[in-house]
Amino acid sequence: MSKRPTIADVARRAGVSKGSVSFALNGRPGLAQATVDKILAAADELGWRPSNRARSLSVSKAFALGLVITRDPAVLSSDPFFPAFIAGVESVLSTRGQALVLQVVMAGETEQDGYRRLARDGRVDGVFLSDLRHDDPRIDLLVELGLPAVTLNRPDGESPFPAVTLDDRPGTRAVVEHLIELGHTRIAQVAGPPAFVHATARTTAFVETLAAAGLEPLTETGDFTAAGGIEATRRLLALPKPPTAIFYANDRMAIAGLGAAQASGLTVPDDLSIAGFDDSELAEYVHPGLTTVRADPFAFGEAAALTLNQLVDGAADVPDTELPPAQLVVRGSTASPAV
Amino acid sequence: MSKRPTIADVARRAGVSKGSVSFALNGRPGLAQATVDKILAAADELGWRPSNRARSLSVSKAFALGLVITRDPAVLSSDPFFPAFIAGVESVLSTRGQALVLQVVMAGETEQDGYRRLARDGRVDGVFLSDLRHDDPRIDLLVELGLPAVTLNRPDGESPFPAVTLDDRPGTRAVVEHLIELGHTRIAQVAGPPAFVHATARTTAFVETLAAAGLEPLTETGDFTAAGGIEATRRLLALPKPPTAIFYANDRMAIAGLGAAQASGLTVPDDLSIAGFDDSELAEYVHPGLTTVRADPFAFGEAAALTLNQLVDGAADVPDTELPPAQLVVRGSTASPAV
DNA sequence: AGTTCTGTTTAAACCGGTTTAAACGGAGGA
DNA sequence: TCCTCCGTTTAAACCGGTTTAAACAGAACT
Repeated sequence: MSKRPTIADVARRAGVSKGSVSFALNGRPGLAQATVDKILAAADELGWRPSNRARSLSVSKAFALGLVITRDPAVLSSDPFFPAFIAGVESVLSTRGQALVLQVVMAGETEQDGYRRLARDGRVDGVFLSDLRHDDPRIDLLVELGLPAVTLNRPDGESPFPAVTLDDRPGTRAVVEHLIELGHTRIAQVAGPPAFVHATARTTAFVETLAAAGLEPLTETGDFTAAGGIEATRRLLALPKPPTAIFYANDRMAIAGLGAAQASGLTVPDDLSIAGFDDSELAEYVHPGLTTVRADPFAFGEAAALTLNQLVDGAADVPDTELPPAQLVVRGSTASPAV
Repeated sequence: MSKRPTIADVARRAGVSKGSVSFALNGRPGLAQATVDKILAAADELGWRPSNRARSLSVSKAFALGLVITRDPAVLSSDPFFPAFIAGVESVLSTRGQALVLQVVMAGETEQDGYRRLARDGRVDGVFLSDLRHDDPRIDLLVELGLPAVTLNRPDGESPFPAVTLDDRPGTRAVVEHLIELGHTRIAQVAGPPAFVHATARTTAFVETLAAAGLEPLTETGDFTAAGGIEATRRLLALPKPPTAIFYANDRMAIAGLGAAQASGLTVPDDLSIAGFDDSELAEYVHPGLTTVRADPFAFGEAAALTLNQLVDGAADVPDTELPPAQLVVRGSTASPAV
């Protein structure tokens, strides 16, 4: 339970000044090699590690990155994206001695309050901008706050921040083409809220792919939650000419929709084909297995952390990163329509 | 983009010394009321907020709490517990200006490495000990590291840390009694790994409740993942006399088990009743709706954060907290067995 | 008037690093 | 021999708070 050694202890042991120790450990030139070795040895023997409290104060950095998430289960709760994304982020941060600070915004607050708090408290050196919206007001806010950021997906307006993107369109196209090849002609989608960039990307790809095949799109909008998925599904199934296949903008809605279809007496995939997006854990294990699209949120997290760190480290022009597109995963929930 | 004001700015404006400002803002006695008012007014006008970098250094506190989670999707990914738990934690922290630091341990590391890193970096003032194991080695580790902690569930050995507990047994009993009342006599469980305290609590309650009714327990062990749930389910269904009802130690395994049962041609609940534990979002929306047990992870997070903060604040004897037990939620996946 | 309180206030040290400007010491040049 | 220059090292300031010990009033007491 002895106190941890400070830089002064190292200096004393090596017989040099505090400043020299600091130089040696930050690899700054101007010290004789012999001195550097001596200092490193002393530091090693004492098991010294710089206090990042002290470092934080003197260099005005937090050595941490921030992620704001909303309490609203609609966005957070069983979203398979976040845990894997966070793991990817951490895989980068832990090697750099950085921490990941979570900021949950509660009901009654706006997401912006979360970023404000993070900035005001000086907790982080940069933040991840997830679930990007069209004309996302958070971009201006972060500029105003002077907080570096990386956007997950590319904003439609001008943005001073680098973006890490994963094109949702190829995956969406692949699902829809898969359904078309199976012989479906009445194909519907349950879209995500159009405020989200990735939601409209999927919608657009859906519509365009159908159009290319000369088919009419049928769209209901959900909110990415299971409850919303059920609602949208019921509306579609209540149509005079219900669709024979439904593409959902995420797996949660798809799995809920699957349940709703079955509850209303339909057999999947015989009476109705169902496809999702995300390839969440349960997608493989529900019955029938859910045809879906698999992305790599872990790699997304890694790329985002690397990009944000370049920015935080003061790099001038940080390039955008484009991740490989999501892949179609075919399972039992899709089949040719009954004649 | 002007620099944020420091305590010296406030002192100058109020015409007092730095020390007085510090006293005033921490509500320490010894200052004349008029002076305090003057200082508070000056601070207010400047919009001053203490830098917690500086505070961190001078009082040797991080003003943050830590949560270690494993990268393994098996424990993390679609576990409905964590997101809500985290939200509960944050609801307490945000009012106190504290942050929540996440530490993800990667494949190839032990969970202990995560706690070591948090301690070494001085990132947090205390940690949450989740997914408590029997004879959990992390307790000794944290004692050694001198890091305050709160255990989620009560350890079986001696522990210097306060515990926040939620008794899983009443909920488990309720499910099992529900199945017994429906007329089931061959009731199986798919348990969680016996290393976990909460897994054995559920197992014990399951066995005891059956015993009280003069029934024989039937147990397969899963690992809380969907894949493990499938495996265990297949083993149970392959028995010469398969059960007519299965209780799963969590919803993920239950939903996967539901899929497996349906995939093997059984109708739920006619041929097999299924019950889970957690009441995750999808439980309500799969078909048939999953009978399960609902706890309140948000309240769990709140209680844990409050308890840990008492400890961090130096309270002598921090009492344990007992949360109200989980409630049975009956849905369509359970019914009387076919005769 | 001088002393002793008591209640306020302040100067200065401290937390543990980084960074700047100046000091130092030995080699090379005049 | 003295001066310069350069590579090396250090003392000290600084980051922005907290905390301790001492200074300072003014009132009360001899």
